[in-house]
Amino acid sequence: MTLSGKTVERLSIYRRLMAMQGLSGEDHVYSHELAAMIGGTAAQVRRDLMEVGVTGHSKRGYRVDQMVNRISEFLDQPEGTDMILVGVGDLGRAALGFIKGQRTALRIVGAFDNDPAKVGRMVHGYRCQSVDELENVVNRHGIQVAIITTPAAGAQDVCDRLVAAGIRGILNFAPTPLQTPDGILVERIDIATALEKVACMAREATQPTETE
Amino acid sequence: MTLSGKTVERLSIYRRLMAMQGLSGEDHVYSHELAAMIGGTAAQVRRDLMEVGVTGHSKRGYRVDQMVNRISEFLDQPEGTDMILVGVGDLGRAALGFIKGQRTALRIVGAFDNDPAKVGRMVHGYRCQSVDELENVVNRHGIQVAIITTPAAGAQDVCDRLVAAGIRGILNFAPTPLQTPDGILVERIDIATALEKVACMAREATQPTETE
DNA sequence: GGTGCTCTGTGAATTGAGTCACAGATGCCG
DNA sequence: CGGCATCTGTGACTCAATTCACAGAGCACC
Repeated sequence: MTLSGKTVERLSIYRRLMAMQGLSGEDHVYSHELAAMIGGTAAQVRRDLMEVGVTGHSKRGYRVDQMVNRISEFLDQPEGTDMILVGVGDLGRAALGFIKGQRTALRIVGAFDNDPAKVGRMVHGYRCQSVDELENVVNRHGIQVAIITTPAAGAQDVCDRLVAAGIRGILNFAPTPLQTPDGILVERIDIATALEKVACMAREATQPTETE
Repeated sequence: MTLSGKTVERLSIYRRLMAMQGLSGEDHVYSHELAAMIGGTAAQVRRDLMEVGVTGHSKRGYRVDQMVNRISEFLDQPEGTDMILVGVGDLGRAALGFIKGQRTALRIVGAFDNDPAKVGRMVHGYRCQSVDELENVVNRHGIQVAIITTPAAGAQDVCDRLVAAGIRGILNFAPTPLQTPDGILVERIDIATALEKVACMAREATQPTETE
């Protein structure tokens, strides 16, 4: 059975929250507690957990450790996932930092940039390589997932090369949509759009003090 | 009439794409051309444009300049939107760079950090201030929108202060959900989740070579 | 050991986003 | 100037996601 993208997102959040919760000693949570944390409904939390087969207890809720483990079975590959990152700008550095920070099943096995000044430098513990090496590294390690943090201009080109080299999933931070053949999963994070969205919607949000 | 969040996102993308298109001399687009660019359907593009009252021509499609202007009327405030950013790490710098790069109606009027070593430094042309100044700046400029790029640990605290100071919209990059009272719009960009999502879904994505 | 409260698991109803499909419009070509 | 091809605008429909609402289960207290 395949989980929907939205469900995967929420599971990822549950897991992170519960990993923290576990540290603070709590060993059970109620669906409504989790719901309150993420700003959702209890029914949704229960349904998500049901989908991955996490089962709760009628009176105590869900066991935190069990939930974390079960979610991990669905989200992670047992051997971990190797990824590469292309574009070592501010955003690239931020993404590298993120991966390094969490002790997840994700590993960066290469960071690339086309700026000769950056090649060779260490960033968050990763050595920046020339984009010329892209295909080599992808092939050598059998990489399936890539992160694009280049400016808009270079993104499509990098994407094409990645796809040609056999990548199957791309996380695209460049502020432009990518053209890809079918079967390639592209997840997009568009900061420029997000900014405009908050700016736009915050304006209307509080306008009607009374909604009735 | 209020636009849905998803519609706003797409409009933002249409506008960006068309702004580039306009530079390259094209003065009309068809809905199916736009659709191909963003990987959507022509019907959806038409519906989005209809919602903001952009009207096309039966044989030539939509006028680029007119579309851009009309979308801008909906997305932008005529006088522009002032925003602040809290957390001048890699991500904060990236966001600042983004805003600076685009010539949008968005302005940063303050960048804050709690690290004394960063206070006073210039980042992408903005001077980093102490978080102690947060409330002052928000009140002085009547800021309504904020960007949180702090680590998870500090995010909720910053959020509470912002809300208390009168903020109405927040773009949250911290890898944790925020607790806010009703009427506050929170837009979330969760990089850790996005990473896990591609990693997870890319695995399944290409698995079935035949879908029938 | 029974009564009541509160939780989970889940079918059914609802909502909302997106797609289909076609009527109406317009230019073009012969 | 009529027929054709192609595009827009939009009501109707489809499908996925979410919420509702209730049956079933376990603890707790009397």
